[in-house]
Amino acid sequence: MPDAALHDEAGSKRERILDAALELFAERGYHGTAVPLVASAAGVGAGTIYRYFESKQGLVNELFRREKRAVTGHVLGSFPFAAPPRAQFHYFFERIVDWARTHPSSFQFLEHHHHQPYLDDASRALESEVTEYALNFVRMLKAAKIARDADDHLFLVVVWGAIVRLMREAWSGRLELTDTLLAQAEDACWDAIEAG
Amino acid sequence: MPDAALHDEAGSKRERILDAALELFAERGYHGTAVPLVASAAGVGAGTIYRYFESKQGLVNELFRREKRAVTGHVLGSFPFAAPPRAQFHYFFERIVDWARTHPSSFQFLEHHHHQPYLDDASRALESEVTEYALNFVRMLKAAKIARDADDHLFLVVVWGAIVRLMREAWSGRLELTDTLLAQAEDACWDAIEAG
DNA sequence: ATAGCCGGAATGAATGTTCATTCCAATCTC
DNA sequence: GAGATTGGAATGAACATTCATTCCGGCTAT
Repeated sequence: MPDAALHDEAGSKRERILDAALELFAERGYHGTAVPLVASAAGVGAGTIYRYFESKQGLVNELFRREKRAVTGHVLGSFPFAAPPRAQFHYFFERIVDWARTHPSSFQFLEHHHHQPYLDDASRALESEVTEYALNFVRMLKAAKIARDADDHLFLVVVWGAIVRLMREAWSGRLELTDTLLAQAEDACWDAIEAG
Repeated sequence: MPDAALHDEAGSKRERILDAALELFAERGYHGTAVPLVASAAGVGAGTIYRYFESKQGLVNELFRREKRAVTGHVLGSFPFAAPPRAQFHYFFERIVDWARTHPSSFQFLEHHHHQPYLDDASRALESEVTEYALNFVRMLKAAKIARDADDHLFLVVVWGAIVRLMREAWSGRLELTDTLLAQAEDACWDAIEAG
């Protein structure tokens, strides 16, 4: 009796639904994706989705949190908190870009659903929590007089805006992410941060 | 004989539909906005929309082009092509931010619908045309050795990404757009462009 | 001048479709 | 065989679009 396999299947059915939803929500958006479409992409019946998730909104929120935790883990999991600031920034940039390249749907999904009205309190709280990490990094840079004297949020806006746009252009084929280009992008972002 | 008034009314009805669609599409997205909702917001019957526009998709495309032309006119209408590069950049930044602040729905709508699959060839062509202006500016900066040596598109990615994000944060109340902050943002963007 | 007609613009109820969600007979699992 | 799980048909709400009808300003006939 494949007992382990059994539990795997049960677990994997839930995962399969989340995986299919990730692809579809990333590509077509929340309102543009029908639940039965998610079901058939996941290879399950439409009703099965409602055994694992309360509603379409519940599904998108659980997915949001799964993906947010995954990126965060990827970046912070082995973050070199003791390294020099520029090296820390390099690590951050590299890890984020690495995630976006290896998990494009996840990146696009998170970006697309950022602060949407159907996200619930738990999802919003998770978003704030992650932002707080970035703000602490900025505060450290400012305290060390490395970053220019500007609003804390400005740095996030500039760097995150650039990264997101970079990925979108790359993903749509309008830009090729060579190592050279990525190094240039990282430098440009750092120079936007650094004190004049 | 209120001949002029008659034509005004007819013209303004079409405009009212576009105006209502702009607000709703900007706020709720394309798939999240029902046509009858646009109709009632415009104060017309649902059927009337189909007198002026072929379909929901036709409406969103005509709106996209109207708004794209409007921003472009706002920025390029009196652009100081003869000014020094940094002054040109300042003008560009100021005008874009001014548009985003005075026409938030327009800015948000354009950003939200950027490269969406329901945009038609005419809308896409207009998008490319506008991008070409920006690329020419970048090429000039590079030829003059003012901009760092990097992919042309990188500059658009960084600057435009930052501006879009800035506006989104401001619009959602997470950031206040003071003159100081905007000046800091402009400087940060310029430093991301400028040769090291 | 005015009653009555005309044609295009406007309407919103009706239509057929698609959606999120529910339900239950069939199928698993132990 | 009891209990849980499943797929997918069924359901009702909401959607984009259509169309038979109404409305209204100007024109004609008298």
